[in-house]
Amino acid sequence: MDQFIVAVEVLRRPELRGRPVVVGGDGNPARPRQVVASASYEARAFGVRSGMPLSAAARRCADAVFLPADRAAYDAASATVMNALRAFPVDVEVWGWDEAYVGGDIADPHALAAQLQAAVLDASGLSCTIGIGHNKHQAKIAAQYGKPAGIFEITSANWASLMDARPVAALHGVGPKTARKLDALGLRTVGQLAAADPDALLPVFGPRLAPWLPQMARGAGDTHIVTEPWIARSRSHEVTFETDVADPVEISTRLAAMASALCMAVVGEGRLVTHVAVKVRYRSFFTPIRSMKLRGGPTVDPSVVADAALLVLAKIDLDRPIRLLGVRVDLLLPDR
DNA sequence: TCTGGGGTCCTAGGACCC
DNA sequence: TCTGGGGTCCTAGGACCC
Repeated sequence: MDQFIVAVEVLRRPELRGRPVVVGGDGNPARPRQVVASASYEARAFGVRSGMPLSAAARRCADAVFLPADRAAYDAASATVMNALRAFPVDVEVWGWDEAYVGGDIADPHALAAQLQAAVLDASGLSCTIGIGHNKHQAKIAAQYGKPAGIFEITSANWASLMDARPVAALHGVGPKTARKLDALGLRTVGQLAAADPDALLPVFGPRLAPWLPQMARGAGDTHIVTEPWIARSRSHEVTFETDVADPVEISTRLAAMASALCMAVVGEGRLVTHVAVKVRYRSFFTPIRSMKLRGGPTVDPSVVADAALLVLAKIDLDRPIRLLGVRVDLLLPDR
């Protein structure tokens, strides 16, 4: 989807079309500790980027319209889009709110792509870009070349000519840390990585990543489309306080409430909790996470989860104020 | 410009057992 | 009488993605 979150907002506020729009937090850039979730192309022209503090976005683009993030609206829009794709005789793998892989025995992928775009637009009012490839990795990268609203094909025939000169971070799964490690080995471009010896990468990246990296750089990738709905492995909830919290009693009280609420939510979806993890972030941004397996086995009892969270919290120093408090529950995978 | 929230997967090391 | 080898489970931490 093209600038999905902003596009959903503009759809219900047509007067904002063509204006710099920034969505994030509660939509008030005067309040600290909130970041940009999505920025319109007009806002991006001012240097506004997702992940940037709202205050920084406001400084760069004083005329921008700031809107609060509205998850429910994005959930609904996403469902509309995915259902439009599922109406076609293809396999659909949903990947987050605004991405999906479509696969199958497709005679004319360009014709199908145009039909998919039309169907998505008709159903949701939103525009999307479609990447075509021999595997999911190629298709995903192709979509970046096609933005916005385009159709772009990358196959093994044009992979190298498009990608070999690009930095390794262009590959899906290579982030800043991996890019820096590769740089230390003299590997900066996709083409260099494609030609690299996996054995040379082994000591740095381990037995899984080392062989995988050069393959990705050559445009290899998974072709299996997973149509079954994803079964979550965990659920979490975290809060960054507007001002730091120092009082251990307040921290404990809030944590217990968060933990039992999270438990009730997942139990409402028919799931059982197996582990509880607690996350804290200090002013220094040091962010310890502690966890434990529930001794009594998987549970649906919010008080068990809350008590466990407090037990885990006791493993963390509360001798200084914290800016963030979070809880995660791991879930029992239902045997199907 | 001081830095959100929700996820997944992999690896390493310690504890424990035979 | 100071010491092998294999395996599993658990927790912590890192990296990445949307």
